[in-house]
Amino acid sequence: MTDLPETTPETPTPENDSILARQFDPQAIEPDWAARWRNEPLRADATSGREPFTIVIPPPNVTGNLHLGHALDNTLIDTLIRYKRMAGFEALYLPGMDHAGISTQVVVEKQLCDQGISRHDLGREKFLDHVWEWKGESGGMILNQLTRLGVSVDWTRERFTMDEGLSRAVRAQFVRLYHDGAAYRGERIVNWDVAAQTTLSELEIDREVRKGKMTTLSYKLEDGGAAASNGEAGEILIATVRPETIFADQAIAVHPDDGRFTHLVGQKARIPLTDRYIPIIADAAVEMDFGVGALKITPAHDPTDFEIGEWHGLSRPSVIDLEGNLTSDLVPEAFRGMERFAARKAVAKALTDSGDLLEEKDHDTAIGLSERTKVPVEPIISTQWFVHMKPFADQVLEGLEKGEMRLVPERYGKVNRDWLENIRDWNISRQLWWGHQIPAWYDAEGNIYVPDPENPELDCDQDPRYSHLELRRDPDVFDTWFSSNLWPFSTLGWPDTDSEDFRKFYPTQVLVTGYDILFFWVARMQMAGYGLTGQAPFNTIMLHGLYLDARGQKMSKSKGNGIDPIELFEQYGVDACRFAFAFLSTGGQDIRHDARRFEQGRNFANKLWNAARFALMRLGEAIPGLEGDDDLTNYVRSLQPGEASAALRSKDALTALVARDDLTPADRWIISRLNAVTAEVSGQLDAFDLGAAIRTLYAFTWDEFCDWYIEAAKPALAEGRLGSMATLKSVLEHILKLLHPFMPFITSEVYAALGHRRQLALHTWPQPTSELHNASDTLTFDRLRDAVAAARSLKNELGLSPQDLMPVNIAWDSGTSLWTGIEANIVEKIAKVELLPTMPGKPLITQVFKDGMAHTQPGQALGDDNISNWLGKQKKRLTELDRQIKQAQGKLNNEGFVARAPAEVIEEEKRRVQDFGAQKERLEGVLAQF
RNA sequence: GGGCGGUUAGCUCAGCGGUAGAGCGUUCGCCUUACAAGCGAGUGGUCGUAGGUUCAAAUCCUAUACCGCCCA
Repeated sequence: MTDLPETTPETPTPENDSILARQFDPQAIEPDWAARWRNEPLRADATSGREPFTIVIPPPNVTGNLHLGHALDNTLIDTLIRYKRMAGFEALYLPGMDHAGISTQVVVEKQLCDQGISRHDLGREKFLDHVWEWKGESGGMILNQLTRLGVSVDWTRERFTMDEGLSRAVRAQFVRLYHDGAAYRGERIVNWDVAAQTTLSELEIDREVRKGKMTTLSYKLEDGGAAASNGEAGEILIATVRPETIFADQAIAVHPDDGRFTHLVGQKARIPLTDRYIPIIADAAVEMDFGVGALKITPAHDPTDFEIGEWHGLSRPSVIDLEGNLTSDLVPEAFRGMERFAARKAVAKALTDSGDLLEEKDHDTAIGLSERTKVPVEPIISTQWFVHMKPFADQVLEGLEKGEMRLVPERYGKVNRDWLENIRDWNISRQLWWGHQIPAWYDAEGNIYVPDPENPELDCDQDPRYSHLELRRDPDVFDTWFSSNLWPFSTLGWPDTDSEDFRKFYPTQVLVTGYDILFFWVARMQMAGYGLTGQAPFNTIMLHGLYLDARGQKMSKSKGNGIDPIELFEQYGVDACRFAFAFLSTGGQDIRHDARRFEQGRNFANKLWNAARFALMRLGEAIPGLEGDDDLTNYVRSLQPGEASAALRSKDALTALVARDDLTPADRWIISRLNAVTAEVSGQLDAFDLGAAIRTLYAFTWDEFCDWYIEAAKPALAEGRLGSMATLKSVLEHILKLLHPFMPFITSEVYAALGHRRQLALHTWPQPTSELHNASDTLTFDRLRDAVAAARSLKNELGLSPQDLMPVNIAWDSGTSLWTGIEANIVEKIAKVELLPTMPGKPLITQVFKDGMAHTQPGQALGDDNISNWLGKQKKRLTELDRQIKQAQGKLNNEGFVARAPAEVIEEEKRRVQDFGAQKERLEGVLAQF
């Protein structure tokens, strides 16, 4: 056994310790920046003269954990906010949480249940103490998780829907709606959660299709002699999926145009198992081809039946109680007290025995399940608080019509409008304890008392005017959305419309959220915004898709297919995740999880890190610590003290740079390209197309800056050319700025490493300028790239190793002189070739390109295989050139094309024919030698 | 039943009137002192189908098939 000296290529050199690590380690930099943005938030100043740009966070549930939807949403928001802040706006990203009534109450109740305590044991007050205690301890963990994402929210403005201020807003809203006659108390069908003992909103219900039975029942006609309709003479058949509710039937409905039944309308039929007779009525809501064409109408147990019943003036007795049991005098004693599903079977059996049940077949039924308790929701009749929504919806529709709000993508505007046009009254009361208790009082006669709008804070039982009365407060609380609908302005101080924040930051500019809550949240904010503040709460509604699992299915706890964003942060780094979220979000499409996109982000972060590392190593001591945006200008000026040109006095470092005459074609090319990319990215961000913006930046940074510019700059940097050094530094800094909104951690860290003390987030967004655009420099460098690419292809096709120094002669087609100096250096360095003025001997191995040819000689190392491989490739190229020429020439031969296509398109096709023709000719000349 | 989205390279997706793209995969060659999480060179698609509009269609229109979502 021999002791070999350990060779560890990864061992950091001394300089690596002092500069940047060889491989980007997100964990090494993220905690510091995240803590900084948390502890010294990027505050918005309500007193500044800057134009405001406000986005309120879609408030996460206080009970919740960060899931990918939040991560996506907040990444998009933060990107917009950071961009606008750098672009000179007074950017406010307002954070906060939602009290999430039922979810939170269920969570705390469950904890107490584990200790054997029910909330009723504690009583309302003590129970709420528990909830607040829990909220203080572990509630809101989600905001800490959000901090890791690096969001630049203004933490000094954090809000919670149960805060004093926001509670005041909720109360003000209700008092106002009540006195305006919009909020009313009424008997309606509501969705009842028999387990949680509360009503639910549509949002709190999961729809699911379950196997059920479609039952056909025979109702005997009072006038037994009537002609047959859909059954035997003397009966009418009805179809139902809920036979246990027949005892609450008030009518049988048929379609008015259904010829089978016209002679029966107005007659009566007997409910089986009872001696009650109910009328047969006609209503267009009945679907003629559903079941057997006739339906029983049970107004107390079905929303549609309720509406039909109201139309026809039916009464609405209920046979199912709040526990979900059959209880009513209408129910035959045998079934009283029975649980609803047990009763369904028992009633069906009794009906079978009595001969009234004619058929039972499988039927898929859509049922509602309580999102929280998973129990089938029971539609029940109940007295609740409602808000009449139509007038508010109309205001929103008018606002949309006038273009006061726009949706991105636009197609959601139609969905938005359709929903508003079919708006229903909103049940705002919930039989919960956790939430804003309804400020309504009742006297012994049931009269309603609501605080005076002039003094909404005064409870009615404290109001001297009512001191002679015994008032009892409504025990219910408001639906959670009855507070989150105020979010864009309650968080800014409403109802105090004179507050500094409200005046400066309201209305907000953009709302960013998933399209799945367009109805429930966005539309309600729209209505509240117009109804209470008289204006649109936001100008733009940017809707993104849902984050799906890798198989394209929605993530859910029950499926267990959720992906924890925190794990992704740890695995790839937050910048990489943010990169992926932006990259994946296009046009409001749903996003299917793809780990490869996160790897791409991680690799990109590493690429950027190493480019910065390279820059630091090369610039090193040459460029002293610089501070601020103008320092490069100062630096350049110091190099040429005599040259105080207008350009040098410019505020912009790049403009100053291009005024110098010692830049290489590569320097000029990258500055010109950077300028174009700056304009492109700004435009994409302004259009809310974050996916396009990050794609642009990715391609530019990797393909152009790293793969071409840095490689091409190496010879100049090695010579110590100051212009190239300054270009490298300046372009890198601009890239950092452009990438900052997407990848705030790495860009901030690198920017600091470049010697800036003020954090990058506070620097100015780059502005494109025509002075930086330079077509001829671009052309020069494009030629250079073509030559390099040709030489590289040659080496590959000839099977040469990259290290082999291949002699090459570049012969230009016309007009381009042989390169010397820095241009030659660049080609030699990055293509690893030796440029020769001529290439003697024949035959020449050649690669043809746009403006010229790269020639080399088959050396001894080359075998016939290599030559024939190269030859094969050239023949393929010839075919391809032929195809291209044919295509372009085909267009030009088309009279219609020449007559109608725009001139520049025709020019382009002509140019193509010429270019490809010239290349083809040269290539044929080469091949003729073989 | 009504509405919306999708169908583009093996996979996941961009592109949405004027030369078919990316990442990953795959083939070949490289540890070239910024980066092997990398570099260079390749391979791979008649853009679901059928009509139409247009000088020109992956892109616009009309049908249609399949997949998915929302509303009732």
